[in-house]
Amino acid sequence: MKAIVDCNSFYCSCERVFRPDLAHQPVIVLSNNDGCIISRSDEAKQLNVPMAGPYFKAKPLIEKYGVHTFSSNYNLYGDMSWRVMETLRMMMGKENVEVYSVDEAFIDMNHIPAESLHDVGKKIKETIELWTGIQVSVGIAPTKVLSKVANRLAKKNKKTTECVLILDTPEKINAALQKTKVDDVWGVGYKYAYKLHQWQIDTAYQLKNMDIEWARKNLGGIMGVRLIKELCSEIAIEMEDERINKKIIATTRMFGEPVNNIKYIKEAIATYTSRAAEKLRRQKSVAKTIGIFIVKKEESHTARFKHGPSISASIHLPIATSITNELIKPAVQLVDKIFEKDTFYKKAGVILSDIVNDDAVQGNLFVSETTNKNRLLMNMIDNVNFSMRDDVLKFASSGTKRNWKMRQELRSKRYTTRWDELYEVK
DNA sequence: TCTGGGGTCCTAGGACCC
DNA sequence: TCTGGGGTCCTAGGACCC
Repeated sequence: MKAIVDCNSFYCSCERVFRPDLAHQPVIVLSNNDGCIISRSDEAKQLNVPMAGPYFKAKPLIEKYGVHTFSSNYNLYGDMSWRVMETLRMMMGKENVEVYSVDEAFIDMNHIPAESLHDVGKKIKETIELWTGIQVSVGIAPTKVLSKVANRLAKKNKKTTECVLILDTPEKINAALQKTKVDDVWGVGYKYAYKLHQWQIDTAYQLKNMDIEWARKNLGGIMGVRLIKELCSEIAIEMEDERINKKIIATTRMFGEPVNNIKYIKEAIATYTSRAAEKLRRQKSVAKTIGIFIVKKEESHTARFKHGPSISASIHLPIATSITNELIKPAVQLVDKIFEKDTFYKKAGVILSDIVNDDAVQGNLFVSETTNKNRLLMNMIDNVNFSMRDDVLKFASSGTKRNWKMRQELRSKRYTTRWDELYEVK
């Protein structure tokens, strides 16, 4: 059996840990740039504040009901996430925990006897809540896809399930699948849901009973096959070893306002490159390819929001590197290649790929003195910036004023990573 | 003039996730 | 007026090779 442990309204819960006065109040958290709503407390859901909807559109509703609103504070969420995952690892054994996202982890439960599954699920929930202040839901079932179904129902029926639900018999599984729309199945997105409804397949139960070969043809090949198998309690998506290293590393941002000055675009690209290089060094890797993209500001207003066209360019570096200045130079040159005069841009990004381990780089007998100096410099910068969880030290090419920087007007304090923002007990 | 079949590698793009 | 950011995997198609 497999469990998925999923934090309830994670970002909102993090904010509430340090604002106990908001315990039963409607709370929402906004994306970067205060663009859309990315986390809602139950109370906010009940007020029909839309998920992933643009903030400005929901603003009247938010103001009317006095919904407490926060800009995203990733320093805080990252740190809280680490606490939750550490708790799980301590309780269930490191080797049984697969961190799946900032607020979710799969757990291999094969070593737990069937009759204890429920107690263990409950214990997990209670311990995390006690140690971190974060509420979680636990879904347990034979496969990952089914455990997600269980988790969703646990969360939806908090009163009856107390946030822990086990699907361990065919009867329970079928009943759960009948209550679940295909749209809500893990692995069915917007496009497939639309297709499925056209074929009159509306519930997860109906999907489960579809033919495997049909799925191969119509639901993205091997992905569709796995999905059906998992719904039929056959393991097709295994537990994964903790992924240590990312295969690509990206840093991308919207600008606070559209930008048509190439100088600012270059500053932004330099800044994102520094951040991406930092992530690269943290996992002790180097990259052989660097790409950038910029997105034009777009005029048309279709029913469904779409970004404007994105223009990209990339180059293979002669030698894989993680040294910031060696990456910034080509990145900024790429801007010259794709920037069009008199055009407004609203977003830019840097993508590092072809990532390999630091020690896999071919040793060069003639590594120059400067390379070594650069490494030491990088180390020093990383240490300072990491301890502050912010870029206190940066390269001049990143600009100092940063007119293009994103808006973040409603951010809470970085309670857990800054001394001067510690929580005060009066 | 006629012009095969099988393989690999790479890239772009689509689908999905949170 | 204002719509996030960071990932994964898979597939199709082109280039190239013998």
